[in-house]
Amino acid sequence: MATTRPEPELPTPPGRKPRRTAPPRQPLTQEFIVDTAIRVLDAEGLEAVTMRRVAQELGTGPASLYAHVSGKEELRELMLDRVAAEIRLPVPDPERWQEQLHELASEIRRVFTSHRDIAMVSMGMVPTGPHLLDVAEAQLALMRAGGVPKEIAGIAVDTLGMFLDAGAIEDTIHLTKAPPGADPWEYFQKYIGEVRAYFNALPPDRYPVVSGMVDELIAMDGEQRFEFGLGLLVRGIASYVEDEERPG
Amino acid sequence: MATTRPEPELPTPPGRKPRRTAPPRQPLTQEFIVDTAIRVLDAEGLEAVTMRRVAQELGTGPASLYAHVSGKEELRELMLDRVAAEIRLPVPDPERWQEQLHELASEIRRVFTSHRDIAMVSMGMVPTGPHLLDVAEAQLALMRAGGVPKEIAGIAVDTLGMFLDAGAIEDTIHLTKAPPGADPWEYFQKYIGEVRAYFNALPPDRYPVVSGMVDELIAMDGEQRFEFGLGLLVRGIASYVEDEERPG
DNA sequence: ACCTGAACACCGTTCAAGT
DNA sequence: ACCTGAACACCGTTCAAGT
Repeated sequence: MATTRPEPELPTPPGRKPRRTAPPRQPLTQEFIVDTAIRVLDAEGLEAVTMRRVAQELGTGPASLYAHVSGKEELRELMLDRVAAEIRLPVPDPERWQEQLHELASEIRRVFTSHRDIAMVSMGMVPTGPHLLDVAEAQLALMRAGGVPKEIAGIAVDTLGMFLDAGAIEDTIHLTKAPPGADPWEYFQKYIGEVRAYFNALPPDRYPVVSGMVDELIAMDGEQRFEFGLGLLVRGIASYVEDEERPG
Repeated sequence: MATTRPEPELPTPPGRKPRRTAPPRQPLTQEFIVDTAIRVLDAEGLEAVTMRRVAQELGTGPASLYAHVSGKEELRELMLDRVAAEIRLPVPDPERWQEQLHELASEIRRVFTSHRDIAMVSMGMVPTGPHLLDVAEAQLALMRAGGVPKEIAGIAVDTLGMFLDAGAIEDTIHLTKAPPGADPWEYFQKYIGEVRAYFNALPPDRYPVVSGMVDELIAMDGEQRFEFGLGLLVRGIASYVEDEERPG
């Protein structure tokens, strides 16, 4: 954007002490720190997002981050809120509130699972960030538009959140456990194979029911399981609609 | 049990080198290591259960544990399975399968929450330990006795597990976050108060629905939320019962 | 005000050496 | 076979010192 000519790369002039390491290109800022942390998250998972690692990625030491972020916990919550900003929110249409709630849940799941195990941060946390609150607002708006009573909607948004977090974690945990070099999908297939072999080798006299339905238990299509549970929850929530409160 | 007389505590004989530190009273064993780990878990939460901490509690160094346990991950799974052994399992009564499934879920929740945040270990893990398998077997036996098709029961046991894990984590996370000295309940009350104040201070133009139902959102009785979600799931599962398959 | 090096008090795991 | 000390390669956070 600036109109100054680009600086050519010159050798260090004689007698000039070179700086120890390359200085950070951008001045350190909370936004830039969160950007970097999310880059590490996407590449290597939540466990790799350490203060030291993020600092290193920024070409500085871990102590420098504490001027912009109170600690690791806050950094994680800022990351989650930034991810939540990616979630596309619906304009409520009272006629289709169940469909819209289902779609919104699928969208949340899509965004969460696209950022590895970020859902771990959400688990058991009260949503306080602006974008997380936008998402809660949208869910509640849909339910209220559909005539779900306040007391039910208040609990339901929590139950739905638990289900979404748990599902996203379950779907990405195998990524986390795969050794850093290996192809994640190949590793996953190998793991599933081992699980099937283990279940098939179980003593049928102690585990008769499990032994008789190994295939059904191993049918681990995360998408399918998600749709099943989500359907249960949305229909269940809908059963609490009080007709007098419903518009139209 | 042995009939030998108890050894009296004598002073170290002259010229005898005393052992560096008191030797472990029991010889190191996997069971004893897991016992100790669970003691640390109950006292201070899962995060405090480190190899070094458990070793220290046993009066030895961290390296000594690796003869009995392959690493931290295995220790955690052994802890979970030991906890699962505390869960009381029902004898299936096909007439009451829904009630029994509901009761079993409550029992699982009770045992999990009584061991701090142990549910974190269960999240996203395939149950392979003998007692965890007993619990899965019991859940599946109830559903099958009630006429739930195999494919549905296979997914439902997973959904139910996710819900139970997430709920147990949510209920114990505030314990984990309380500073080690403070009274956990007092800390929890203070935290809830802060959350209420925060929600009440939210701009109503951006969050109109949330702002209009702060009380309903803060009604954080974990037990109530659990019963709500569990009811939804159990009734939802029951809706898949095929009458032809049902006994009686 | 912002950044830094160094230090503190921790981690999980490995490995050669001992008994 | 089991146990150990020491080492390796990490953590999060603090703090006095620099600019």
